[in-house]
Amino acid sequence: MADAHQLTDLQLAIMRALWHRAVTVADITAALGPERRLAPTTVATILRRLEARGLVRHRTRGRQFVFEATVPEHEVRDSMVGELTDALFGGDPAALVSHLLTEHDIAPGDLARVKQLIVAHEARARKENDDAR
Amino acid sequence: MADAHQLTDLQLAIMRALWHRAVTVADITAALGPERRLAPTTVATILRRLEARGLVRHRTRGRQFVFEATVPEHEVRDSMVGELTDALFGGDPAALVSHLLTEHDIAPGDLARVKQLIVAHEARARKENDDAR
DNA sequence: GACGAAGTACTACATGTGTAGTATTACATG
DNA sequence: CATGTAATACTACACATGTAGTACTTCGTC
Repeated sequence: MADAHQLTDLQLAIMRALWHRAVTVADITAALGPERRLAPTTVATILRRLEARGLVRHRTRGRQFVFEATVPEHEVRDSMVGELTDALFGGDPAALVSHLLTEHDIAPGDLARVKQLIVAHEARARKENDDAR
Repeated sequence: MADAHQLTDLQLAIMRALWHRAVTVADITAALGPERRLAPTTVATILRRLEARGLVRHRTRGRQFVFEATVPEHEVRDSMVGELTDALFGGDPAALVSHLLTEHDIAPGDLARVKQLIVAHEARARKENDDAR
């Protein structure tokens, strides 16, 4: 589960567009925004390659292709974060968090949010535990 | 500061060897371990390319090259984590932590460690604050 | 001083990626 | 129905990467 989805920036941008329901080549090209002005054929090429990799699928509507992602966003995130954690922190997610805290100059507000997240997470875990017994 | 160091797996493995003080091509080839059995010329090629990118430097000792990293490990980590955070979480590190908590099935022990990290971090931040005033 | 071993330099090639031009097809409209 | 236009299919090319062979150099040893 969650095989190795290693996506580049551009590939991710296109997947993101798909996750946000941009479905035709024209839609996606537009969704990439004016900064990254790519020829529609370029976008089509990437889509074809993503489809070959199984991350995207399409069907036909009239003479247009309607694309859709075959993988949910959280799965891609999960696998990419996992790979980075493996590559840089020996697979230890806590080490990654530690890095974020010490190296990354997290804003105090973010710190508070993270703490809340942890508390909430603990509560949820405890609840599931209780439910289970 | 911390420009975009985007390293692949193999490049990282070699940098890691350098950070651990493997310095000659032979050292590094050995340090990569028996799983990843690469020809010394392969390792030398990667080193040359890394040097061209400015991540590695070498001087001569006798007829051997002595390599060393020009970038510290934490900087590479920082920039790679930063890029992933940008690419997947809109640059919000707290969102990355949140992902780790909810999606990644962090072990309870790790959770405790992370909490300790946060507490320690807060204490440190508070102290610096106090010192500053 | 010749020779082998160790080491580096140069070259090569397959694959993935970013990027897009050209060819082909088919729909809508005058 | 001719034709421009929009859409996809095919082809191309430069660059990075993983991988390594071959050629050249040099040092130690017989």
